[in-house]
Amino acid sequence: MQTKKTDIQKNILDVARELFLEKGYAKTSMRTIAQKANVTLSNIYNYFKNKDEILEVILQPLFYEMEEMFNHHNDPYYATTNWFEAEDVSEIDEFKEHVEFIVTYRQEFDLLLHKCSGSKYENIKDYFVDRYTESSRSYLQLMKKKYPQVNKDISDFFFHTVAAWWIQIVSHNLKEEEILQFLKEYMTFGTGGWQRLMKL
Amino acid sequence: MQTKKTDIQKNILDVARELFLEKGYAKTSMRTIAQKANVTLSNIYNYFKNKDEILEVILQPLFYEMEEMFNHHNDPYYATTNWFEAEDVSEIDEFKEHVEFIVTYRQEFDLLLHKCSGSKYENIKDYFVDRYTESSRSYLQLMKKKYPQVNKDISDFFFHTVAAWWIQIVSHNLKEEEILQFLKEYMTFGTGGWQRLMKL
Amino acid sequence: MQTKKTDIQKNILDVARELFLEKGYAKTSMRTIAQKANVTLSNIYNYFKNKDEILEVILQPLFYEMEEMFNHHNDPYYATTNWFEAEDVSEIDEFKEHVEFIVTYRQEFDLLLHKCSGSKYENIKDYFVDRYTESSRSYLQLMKKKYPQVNKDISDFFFHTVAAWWIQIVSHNLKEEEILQFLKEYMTFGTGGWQRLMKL
Amino acid sequence: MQTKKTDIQKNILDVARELFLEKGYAKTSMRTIAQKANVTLSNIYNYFKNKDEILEVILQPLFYEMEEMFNHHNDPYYATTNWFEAEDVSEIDEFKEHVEFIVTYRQEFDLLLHKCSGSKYENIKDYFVDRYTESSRSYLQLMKKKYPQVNKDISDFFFHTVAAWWIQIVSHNLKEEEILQFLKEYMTFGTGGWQRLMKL
DNA sequence: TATGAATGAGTCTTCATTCAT
DNA sequence: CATGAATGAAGACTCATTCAT
Repeated sequence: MQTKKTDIQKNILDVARELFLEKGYAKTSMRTIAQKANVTLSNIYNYFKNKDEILEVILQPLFYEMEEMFNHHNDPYYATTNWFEAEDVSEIDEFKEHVEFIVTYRQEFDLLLHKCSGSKYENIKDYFVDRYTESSRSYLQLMKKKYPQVNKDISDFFFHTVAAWWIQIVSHNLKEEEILQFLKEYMTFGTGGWQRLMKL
Repeated sequence: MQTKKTDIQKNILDVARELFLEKGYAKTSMRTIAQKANVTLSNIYNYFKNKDEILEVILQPLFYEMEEMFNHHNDPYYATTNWFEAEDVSEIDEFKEHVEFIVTYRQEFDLLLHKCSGSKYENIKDYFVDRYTESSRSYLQLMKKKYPQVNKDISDFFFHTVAAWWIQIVSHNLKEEEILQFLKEYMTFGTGGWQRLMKL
Repeated sequence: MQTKKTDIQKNILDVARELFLEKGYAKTSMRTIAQKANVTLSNIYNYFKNKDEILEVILQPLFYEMEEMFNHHNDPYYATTNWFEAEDVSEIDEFKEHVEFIVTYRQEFDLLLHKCSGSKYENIKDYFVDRYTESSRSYLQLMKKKYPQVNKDISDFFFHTVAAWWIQIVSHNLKEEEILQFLKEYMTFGTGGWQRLMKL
Repeated sequence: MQTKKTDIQKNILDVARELFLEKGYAKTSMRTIAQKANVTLSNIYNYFKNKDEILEVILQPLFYEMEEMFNHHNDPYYATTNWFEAEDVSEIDEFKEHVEFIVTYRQEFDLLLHKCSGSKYENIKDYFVDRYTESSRSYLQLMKKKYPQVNKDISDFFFHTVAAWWIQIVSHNLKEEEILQFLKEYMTFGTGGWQRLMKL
C-alpha cells in the first residue's frame, strides 16, 4: 500500500531532519537514522538512494521557494517599493512575505548553511551567498535609476556581508515575534545605513 | 634538547593548522598531518595528547587575546569614544586596533567558526556569539548613559546579528586593504543605522 | 492466461540477457532486471526460482544444440569429409552449419564463457573446453583410420588449444561476413597446420 | 622493523594471490584475505591502499616483463630468425625465452585475463589482446619484406585470434614439459598454417 | 499472480588511538 | 623520543531473497 510507504518515508525524513539539525549531516549515521526511525538500515535504501538524497528531499521545498523568491526580488515592482520612505516597514507586503518565508524555512536554512558538511551541499553556502549578492547588486542598479545621485562605488564585499547578515537572521531558531522584532530593527537600521552610504 | 622538541611541535601545529583550514578538522586525519609534517603518526602523540589538543593549542592565542579584547571593549574609555560624530572612523584608535586584531586572527576565527566540526569546539560558535552579544549589550548601557534620549528597547537578537556580521567579516580571507575598505563601509552604514535606530 | 505469463517471463529473460551481456552476471542486480523489465522485483520470483535459474533458462537452447552438435561432430559421416583436400572450405555443408551455429549463439557463448562469474556456471568453461577437446580427440581417431600414416602423438593440450581458438571465434561480436572471412583463414591456416603436423 | 613489515606484506600478497586465483578478485573479500593471512582487516590498509592495489602489486612483475617482451618481439633481429625453416623450433633462443616467460607468469596471466573482474584491470584483456595483435601485425610487415611474394590480405581478426590463442596457452596451469610439448606442436602447426596462408 | 515492504549478511574502507620496542 | 605494527569500532552502501497480503 502506498500509504504505508509514504508513512515510513515521512518518518525517515522527520527523524533524519531532526538528527541532521541536532548533530549535523556528517555525524549522523545511517544506522542512527534507521534505529530512531524503527527501520532496518538496509530498508532505508528502499526509500532513498543515498544519504545525500535524504538531505536533498528535506531541502527540496526550500530550494523551490528560494528560486521563486529570488526571481520575485529582482522584479521591478519589488524594487520600486520605497522602503526608505516607509513609516513602518512591517506594513509592506514584501516585508511580510519575507518574514513568512524565513519563519517557515529557518531550520532548512540552518541545515543548509551550517549542518551539511560532508554532503553534496557542503559548498552551497558560497553559491548561496553569491546568489544573494548578485540579487542585492541588481537591486542596487534599480535604486540607482530611481536615485541617480547615488554614485558611491560600493564594494562587492559589502553586498557579500549584507547577504551574510540575512543568512544569520535565518540561522537562528527564533519565534515568529522575535523575527518580526528583529526585522523591524534591521530595516530601520538598514535604511538608515543605506541612506548614509548612498549619500542620499 | 628542548629546541628540537619545540621545532617538531611547531611543525606539527603549522601543518595541522593549514590542513584544518583547508579541509576542516573532521576531514583532516592524523595520518595526513603526520605525513605532511614528516613525523611518524604515533610520534604525534608524544607531543599532543589528542587530535583535539592540537586544535586547542592552535587556538590558544586567539582565545587569550579575545578575552583581552572583550574586557577592553567594555571599558568605559572605549565607550566614550564618539563613533557617531567621527568624520572618518578609520582614524579612531579603537578602530585600528580592531582591524589589527581581525587581520591577525582571521584564520583562527575561520577555524573556530566554520572548520571545527568534530572537535570539542564544534559548539563554541554559540558561546562566542553570546559573548559578543553580551559585550554589545553592555556597550549599549554605556551609550545610554551618554545619550539618555536613547530609549528604544533594542532586542537581544539585534546584537546577536551585529555580532554575526562581525563574524562574517572575520571569516573571509581578505587582504588587509579589503578589510579596511569593508570596515569603512560597515562603519558608515552602521553609524547611519544606529543613528536612526536610536533616534538620535 | 498462460500467454500473459509467457510474455512477462520472456520479457524478463530478454532484459536479463541484455544486461548479463552488457555488465556480466555478477554485476547485474535483480533490481535492475526488474526495473528494466517493468516488473516488480519480487514478482520475478514467481517466474524464476533464482537469479541462477534465469541464466539457466537463457542458456538452455545453447546447451541443447551444443549437445547435438558434439554428437553430430563425432559422427563418422562428418569425419569422412575431406577437409584437407577441399578447394574452398566454405562450400562444405558442415562448414556452413558450423558458421550458422556460431552466428546464432555467439552471444550465449559469450555469456557462458566470459560473463557468468558468480553464477553456478562460473566454472563451466573448463567443462566446456574439455568437452570440445574430447570431441577433437575422437575426431582424430577417425582421421587416423582414414590416414593410417598419421602416427604423431599429439598432446591433449593441443586440442585444448584448438578448442580455445574456436571459443575465441565465438566470443567476438562479429558480423556474419566477418565470421566467414575469419573462418576461411582459420580453415586454410588450420589445414596447412594439420597437414604438416600429421606429416601427411 | 622493516623486516617484519616486509614479511607481513609478502604474506598478505601470497594469500591474496592464492585466493584471487582460486575464487577470483571480486569474490575474494578483504575479510577473507585478512583471516587467512592472520592479520586484522584494518591492518591490511597499513600495507595496501586498496584492494585494487594488492592486485596491482601482484601483477607488477608481469607488466614489467610484458613490456620488455613486446619491445623485444618487434626487434628486427627477432623477426629475422627463420622460424619456418628451423628443423626444431625448440632450439631457437627466442622460443626458449618465450617458454620461460610463460612458465613464470602463467598464474599472473590467468589472474589478469580471467579472474580480475571487479578490479581496475577488468577491461585490460582488450588492451592486452590489442597490444598482441599490433605486435603480430608488425611482425607480419617484417615477414613481408623477407618474403615479398606474401601478398595475402590477412584480416585483423585473424591476428586477434592468434593473439587469443597465445593467451589461451598462458591461461592453463601446465607443467613446464607440457608447455614445451604444446609449443612445439603449436609452432609446427603454425608454420605449416602460415606457409599455406601466405602461399609460400 | 502481483506487490510493497522488509531483512541480514555482506561489501570495502577510514580513523583515532595504543603498545611494545 | 621515536617508530612500526596493530586494532576495533564505525562508516556508507549492496543485494538476493522472503513474506504477508
